Amino acid sequence: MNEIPKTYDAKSAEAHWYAWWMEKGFFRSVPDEREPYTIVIPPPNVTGVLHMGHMLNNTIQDVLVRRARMQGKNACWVPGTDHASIATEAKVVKLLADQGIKKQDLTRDEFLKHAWSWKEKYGGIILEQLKKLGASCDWERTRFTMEDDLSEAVIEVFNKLYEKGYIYRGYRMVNWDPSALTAVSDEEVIMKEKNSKLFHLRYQIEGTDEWLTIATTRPETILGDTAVAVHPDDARYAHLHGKRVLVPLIKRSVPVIFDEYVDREFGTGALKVTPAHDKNDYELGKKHQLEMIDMLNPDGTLSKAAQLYIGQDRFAVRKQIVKDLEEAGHLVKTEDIKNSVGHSERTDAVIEPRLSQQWFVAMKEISKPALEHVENGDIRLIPDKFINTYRHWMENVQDWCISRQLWWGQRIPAWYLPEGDFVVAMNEADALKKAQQKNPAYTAADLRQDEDVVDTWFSSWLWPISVFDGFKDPNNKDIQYYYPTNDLVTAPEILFFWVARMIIAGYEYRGDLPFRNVYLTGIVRDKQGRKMSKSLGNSPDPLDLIEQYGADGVRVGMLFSSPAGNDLLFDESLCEQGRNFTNKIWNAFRLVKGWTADANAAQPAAAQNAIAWFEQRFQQQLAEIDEHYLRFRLSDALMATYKLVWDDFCSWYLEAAKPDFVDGQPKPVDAQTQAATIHFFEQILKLLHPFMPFISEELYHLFAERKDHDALIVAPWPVQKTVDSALVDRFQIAVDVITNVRNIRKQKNIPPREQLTLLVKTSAPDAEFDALIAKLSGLASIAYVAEKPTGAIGFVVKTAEYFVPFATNINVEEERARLAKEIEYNKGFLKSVVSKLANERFVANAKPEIIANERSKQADAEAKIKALEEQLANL
RNA sequence: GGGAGCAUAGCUCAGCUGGUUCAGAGCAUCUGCCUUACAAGCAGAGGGUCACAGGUUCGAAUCCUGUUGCUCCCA
Repeated sequence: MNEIPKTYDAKSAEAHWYAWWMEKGFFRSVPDEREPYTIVIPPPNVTGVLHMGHMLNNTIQDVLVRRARMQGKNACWVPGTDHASIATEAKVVKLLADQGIKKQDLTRDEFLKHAWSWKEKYGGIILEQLKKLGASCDWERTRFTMEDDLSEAVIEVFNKLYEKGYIYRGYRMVNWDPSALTAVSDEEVIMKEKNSKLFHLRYQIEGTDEWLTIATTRPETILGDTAVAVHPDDARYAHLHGKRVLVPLIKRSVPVIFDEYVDREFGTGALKVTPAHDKNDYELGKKHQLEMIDMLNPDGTLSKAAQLYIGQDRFAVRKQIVKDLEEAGHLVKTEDIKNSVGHSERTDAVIEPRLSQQWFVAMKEISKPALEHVENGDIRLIPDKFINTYRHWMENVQDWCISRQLWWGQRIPAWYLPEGDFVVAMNEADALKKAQQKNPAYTAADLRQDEDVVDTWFSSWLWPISVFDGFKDPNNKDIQYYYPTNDLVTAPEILFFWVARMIIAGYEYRGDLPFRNVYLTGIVRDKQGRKMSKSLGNSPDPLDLIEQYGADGVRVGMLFSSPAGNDLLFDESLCEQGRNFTNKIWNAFRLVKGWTADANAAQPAAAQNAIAWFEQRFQQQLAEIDEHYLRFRLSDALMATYKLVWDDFCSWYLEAAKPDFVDGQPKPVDAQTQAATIHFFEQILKLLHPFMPFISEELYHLFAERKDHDALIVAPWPVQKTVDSALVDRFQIAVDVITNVRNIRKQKNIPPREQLTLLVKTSAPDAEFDALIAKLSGLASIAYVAEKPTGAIGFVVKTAEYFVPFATNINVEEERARLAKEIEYNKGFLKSVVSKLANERFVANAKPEIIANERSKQADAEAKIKALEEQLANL
C-alpha cells in the first residue's frame, strides 16, 4: 500500500485514458443493430477558444453521451465547428491589416486563401481543448460548416427555397453593421439601454416666422429628413395641414404629414421622418410616398446625399451638428433620457438601420410545423418554461435577412444578367443554362454572381442533417440511423438564432424533428452574477482550471450548481469541491486496495451487516439517480451520486466493513467481504463515470487487469432491482443509535478508544445490526436489560430505550435539562397530532392512509414520552 | 410599453398533483479530533415567520388575489 500515493494525480490519468479510449475506438460510432443515441454538438466558432459556457455545455453533453453508451446504446456525439463569417472575417481582416494588407486590395480568391490558412492554423484549437475536458466525441465525424459537402447543402437549400418562393430578394430596411460592413439579421442585434440625449430642434414653417419643434436622439439624421409627422388629433398642430417645414441647416422643404403612428406624449409630439434610416420612419415613408434619402455610407460616415459633413463619422457629426444647430438657433433644449440602442452581436458596433438590397427567407409558412411540434410536445424544451418564449417568437417571426456583405461564407448562388434580371442555380454552368432559357445569346461572360455570402446560421440550421450528409445523400445509412437525434444541449440565447431554425429545417427537409429534447443550459456568471466575458476579464481560463483541479474536478464543479435553465454562479470553490471528491474516491480505493486477504478468515458480523444494507441502499439510490437523469436533472443526479459515494459508501459502508486492528496491525479481510466491497466499488465507479470519466476508468483498471475491451466507458450501467426498503429503514435506526452514542461520547469527552457498553431496554429486541452498531460506536458490548440501570445516560430511539452506563460524574442537572427538553418537544409534537385527530372535519375529509399515519405517530410519540419520563424520574 | 419567470438557512438551490414537528440538501459557519484510506479528512452541532398582506381549506412553502423587489425575453 505504501506505493499508492496519498493524493490522486489527475494529470497523468487524464492523458493516459483519453489516448487509450481513442486508440481503442470507444468514441467511434457506426450504425448497427443497437438503439442509437445521438447528439450533435452546437458547433463552436472555428477560430474560438474554450470559455466557461462551452465547458458547461460540453460537460453536460458528455455526461449524457457517456451514460447512454453505458446503457448499451450506440452513442454518437458528432463534433465540429462553424465558420462564423463575421467574427472570422473580422479577425482575418485585422491580421492582414497588421501585415499592412488591406482587404480592398485583395481579390475575393486571394482573401479567401488567407482566411483558409488562418482557419488551418487556428481552427480547431477549441476541439483540442474539448479533449482535455474528456469529451467523448466521435472525432472521425468532425465536420465544418464551410467544408465542401456542407457548403453544397447550403447552396442546394438556397435553390430549393428559392424555387418554392420562400427566398426572395428585396430592397428593405436592414440592420447595418458599419464596422463589419454587412447587414445582420434581427436576431443579431442586441438592444442595450443607453443614457442618451433627447434634442429638441425647431424647424421653420415654410413661408412664415413660425416654428415647429421636434425631438430626436439622432440629430445628425435630420439631413435625411423628408417629412415631419404629427398626430391627426393633436390640436397643437392642427393648423399645420398642408404646410411644409424647412430642415435646419440645409433648408430642405419637407411636408408636414399626419399619422396616428405618432406618439403625442413623447417629446414634443412632432416627429422628424427619416425613411432611409429608421424602421418606423421607413414604414411611414412608404405609406406617405416620401422621398428616401440615404445619407450614410456603408462605413457609417455621411454620404454626399447628406450635403454636410460628408465623409465624417456619424458620431462625430452628432456632436458637431448639435453645436451648429445651437449656433443657428435651432436647438430649443436638451434632455437626458434612457433609450435602447441596437448593437451588433458580433462587433458591438451601433447598428444603423439602412436601406439596401438583400436576400430574405419568408418565415411565416415554413415555420408553422416548428411551432406546432414544440407545442404538442414532440420536441421537449427543458426546462419547459422556454416554450412561452419560443411561442412568442414563432408567432411574431419576421423574415430572415440571410445575405451578408462578406466573403467568408457560402456565396449566394444568384447570377445577375445584363438586363438586371437574375437566375438562382446550383453552380455557374446551371446558371448559364437557366440564363440561356431566357435568352440563348447569353454566354458565361454575361453572368455576374452575387458578391455576398449567406448568414452563418443559414448553414448551421442544417447541422443535424448535414453532418450526416442528409442533403447529398438523403437515404444514406447514417442519416437513416442517427436522425432524428436525441438531445440537443445549448444556451437559451440562441433559441431563435439556431434551435428554432433547426427545427424548421428538420421538418422542411426530413419531414421530421431534428432532436427530441432540447436541454437549455444557463449562463455561466461570476459570483456577483455578471456574465463571464473577455472584456470584463472575470472569466477563468478553463484549461487553467483543469490544470489546477483536474478535468473530473472541474466537471463536477460545473455541474454542482446548474439545474437546467438556471444560470450558474461560478465559483472556483466548486471545482475545489470537485477535486476533493476525486481525492475522497482515490483514498477509498487506497483503503480497499491495501487490504490483505485471507481466504480462511471468518466474515465479521459487522461486515455482513454492512453488505446486506449497502446492497439495498445502492439500489435505492440507483433508482433515484436514474429518475434524475430521466428528468434531465443532472445536478441532482450528481448530488445523489456524490452522497451515495461519500456518505453511504465511504462513511458508513467502508467504516463498517473494514477490518479491525489488533495490536496495531490490521486483520486480513475475509474473502466474501473483499469480493463484495470490490463489487460495490465497481458499481459505484459506473455511476461516477459520466461525471468523472478519468478517475473512474483509472480505478477500474487498478482493481484488476482487464481484457482488451473490458473498460468502464462501455461497462453496463447498473440495472435496478427491487429494493428492500424496510431493511434500509431498520439500518437508519441503527444509525440513530450510533449517532446518539457518538454524541454522548462527544459531550462527555470520552476518547474514541475507550470502549463503552450499551444497554437496551425494549419490548421487541432486535439484534440485527448490533455488530455494526458496536463497531461504529466503539462498544465493548450490547446487552438487553429488563430494568433501567442506574448511573447511566439514556436516550430513546423509536420505542427502545438505550443506556450508556457511566462510572463517574454524570451531571444530573444537565441530564435532567436535556431530557426535559426532549420531552417538551415530543409533547408538542403529540399535541399537534392529537388535535389534528380530534378535528372531526380532518377525520371526515382526509384520506384514510393519512389518518392511519397520524394515529401511528400518536402511538409512537406517546411511547417515547413515557420512556423519557421514566428516565427523568430515574435520575 | 408587451410577455415570461423568480423571491425558502450566510451562499447556491430541492421541495411533483396542498397532509409526518415540513421546513430539506450541498457549501459555508461553530465545536472536538493529525483515530493506522483520506486535514483535499473524521465525528458532532447550530442556523430559516418559506419576500409582504389578504383569501380558499379541517390543513398552505405548496392553490388564488394584491403589494414590493429582482431577472430575462420582445418592442
